[in-house]
Amino acid sequence: MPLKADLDAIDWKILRELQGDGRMTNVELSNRVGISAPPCLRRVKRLEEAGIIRGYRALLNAPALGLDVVAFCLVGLHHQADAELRIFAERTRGWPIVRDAWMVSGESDFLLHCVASDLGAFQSFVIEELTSTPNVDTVRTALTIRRVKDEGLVSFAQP
Amino acid sequence: MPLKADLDAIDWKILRELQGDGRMTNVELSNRVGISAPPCLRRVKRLEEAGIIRGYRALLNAPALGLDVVAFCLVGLHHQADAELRIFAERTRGWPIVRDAWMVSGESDFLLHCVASDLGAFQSFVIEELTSTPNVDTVRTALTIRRVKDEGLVSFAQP
DNA sequence: CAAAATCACGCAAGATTCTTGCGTATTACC
DNA sequence: GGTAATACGCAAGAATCTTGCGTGATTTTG
Repeated sequence: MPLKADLDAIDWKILRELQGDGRMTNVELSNRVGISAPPCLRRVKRLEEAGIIRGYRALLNAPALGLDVVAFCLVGLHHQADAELRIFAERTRGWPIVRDAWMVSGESDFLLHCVASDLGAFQSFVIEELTSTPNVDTVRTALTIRRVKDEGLVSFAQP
Repeated sequence: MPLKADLDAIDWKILRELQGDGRMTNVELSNRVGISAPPCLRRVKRLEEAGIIRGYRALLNAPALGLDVVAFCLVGLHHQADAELRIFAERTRGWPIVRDAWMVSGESDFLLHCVASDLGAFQSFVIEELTSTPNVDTVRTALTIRRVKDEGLVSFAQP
């Protein structure tokens, strides 16, 4: 799996288009990027096999699904030895409220992106689960008010 | 667009499957959720039209694209009047380094999810753009070390 | 309680798309 | 200048999408 593959302008267009609409048909995609369907499909396959396209995901509407609370938690641990970090990382995978999690450097050690059906559920998670987890030192939470920007990974960088 | 639509078990399965692989063919999806292709497609269309499925997106591999720095910025403003919040929100949309942004409540006012090709680019952004933006008071950054969890919105809640 | 209405399913068929093989043109490299 | 490698586009068969229609189950209504 070659990293930093050499992508040409058409590859970047493909990435941008599929980021905007990951279910676009290959013929539509090929029209937009200006080549015919077969080579376009071959390029997409190659991008997938190279791991540049990691996958495709439907984007869901949280409030419409009854998930009214989106929040972030900044978690600081007492001990940051590798083993401790791994243990906490593994814990995050077991919490369904946590949807994404990042190990970070700075004032905190982890950033958790959380979704819950209501404030009570989120508070219960923070108090009963998170802060009572061994080795957790500090938890700072930020409730989201609204999403201000939501784009994919690329919309700009093109060689 | 009905919110909190009444979804049955099959709808939830569809959402989970499309979150795992948004490009799955409809016949494959219909097999997985246990109904035939036509009603399955009708359900997907309905979920899309109801706004429950907001769209589809290809997930890209940041390091493979030469984007080696992923970081979060917690931004506090001096003034949080509605107009000021809108102005800053609009700014975030103009910064290509910022990929997602949330307005939050708590110690900060905005959380920015940033991607840059290298540390220098990110630092330039923070120093030359972000902290020098009018009304910006505090900026705390957290560089990500690695992603520990990356799932969609739902994997659990089902009625 | 029964009749009607509504809803969602599955089958089938035409339209579209996917997918592969193949020939050709462009580019890179001796 | 010749050769190899690469990527394109065309064409055809396979797969999928998409729509209309009939049937059965559940709900609503009289």
